[in-house]
Amino acid sequence: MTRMSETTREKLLRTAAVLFRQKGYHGVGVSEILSASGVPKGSLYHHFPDGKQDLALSAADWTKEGMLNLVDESFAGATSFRDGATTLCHKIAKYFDISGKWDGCPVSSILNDGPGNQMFRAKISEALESWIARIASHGERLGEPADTARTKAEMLMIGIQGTWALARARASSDELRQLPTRLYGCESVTE
Amino acid sequence: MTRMSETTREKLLRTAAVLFRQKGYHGVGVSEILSASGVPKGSLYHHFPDGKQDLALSAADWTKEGMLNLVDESFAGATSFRDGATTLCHKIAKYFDISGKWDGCPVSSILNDGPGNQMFRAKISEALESWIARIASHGERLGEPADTARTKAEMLMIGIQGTWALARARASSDELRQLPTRLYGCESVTE
DNA sequence: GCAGCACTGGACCGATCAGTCTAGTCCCCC
DNA sequence: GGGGGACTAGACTGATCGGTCCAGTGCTGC
Repeated sequence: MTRMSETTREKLLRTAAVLFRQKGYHGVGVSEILSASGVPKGSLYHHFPDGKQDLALSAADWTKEGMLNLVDESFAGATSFRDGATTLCHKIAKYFDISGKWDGCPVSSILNDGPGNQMFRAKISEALESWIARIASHGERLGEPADTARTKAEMLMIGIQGTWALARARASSDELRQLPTRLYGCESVTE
Repeated sequence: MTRMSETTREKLLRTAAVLFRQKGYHGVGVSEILSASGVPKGSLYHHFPDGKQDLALSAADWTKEGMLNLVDESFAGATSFRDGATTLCHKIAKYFDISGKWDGCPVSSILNDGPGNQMFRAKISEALESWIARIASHGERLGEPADTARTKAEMLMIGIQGTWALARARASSDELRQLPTRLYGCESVTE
């Protein structure tokens, strides 16, 4: 029961996250999410009583957590900030490739064009700040002073967001792979 | 006649550009654009026979040109690449402030969540590349070698796009004003 | 002053939207 | 084995969507 419901719920989250990334909040109809996930309407409103908004906010959370894991994985075996950042960029490039080279930033796409709703704005802010904070904490662990770590984390986030836009326009993940070089110069990858 | 029609047409473009930036392509209804601009439906389909898509693509063009002008203005009196880039960032910050601190990148917002349409993708790519090319040409004029100018232009564009995302999340244009310092260090503004 | 044209105004259309509601199914616990 | 809650299934609704259509308006050349 609980297991089954988890499956249905997660199927909805996964499907919704993918579709919202491709077309934005208003670009995806509830019926489209349902037919893509094979879940009937009643189930959606059972698991997400507030409907589409509820699902979108939950999908954003779900995606945010996934991204935090990606950050952790990238920095886990890193020997320097640059090393971790490079791995992260490559992982994101891969992520970009398998998602069809056109999807937007996972959380931004869901929320940027959502309802003028304050909750949506808060959520995207929360996601972005959590990523920055997580990256910064890895930076500190790798020996960077706190303020330097934070500055570097912000700059990396800016680079990723901006490069993602460029990568979309060019339908090429190479931009993301080149980001570490753009940011830190052309020395060897592991510094 | 022609004057009046220009006015109506431009009113539609302006209104559409603003609304699309706030809510994305699918987030804005045709009727909303009409009531906001005070233009009746018949006029829209007279000036933009292909309807919403037509209007959105035209609005994207219109916005792209405006942005190119902003680039030109910023670099017109610049004494160095950094100087021009700094002015540009400040102008964009101002632009960001007066538009309510939440609107997205003008062209991206219109097109990112548009129809899966190839035309939309081509348009956003065209806009981004035109900005990069224009910035690069100013860089060359200011003495940068061609490839350096291009690299710098791309990095500036990445920085602007990424910082814009951060600025939205924080509802603060300060991020944009600090971008030159992030990119080029903390020396004086005019280098 | 009227014929022709560019443009406006808005009623109207089918499709699709998000969301509601209730009947039914399934499984756990007693 | 049956009562009850979690969950599914999908018909249904009113609102709104983008788009069509045409009568009306006012200017322009004749």
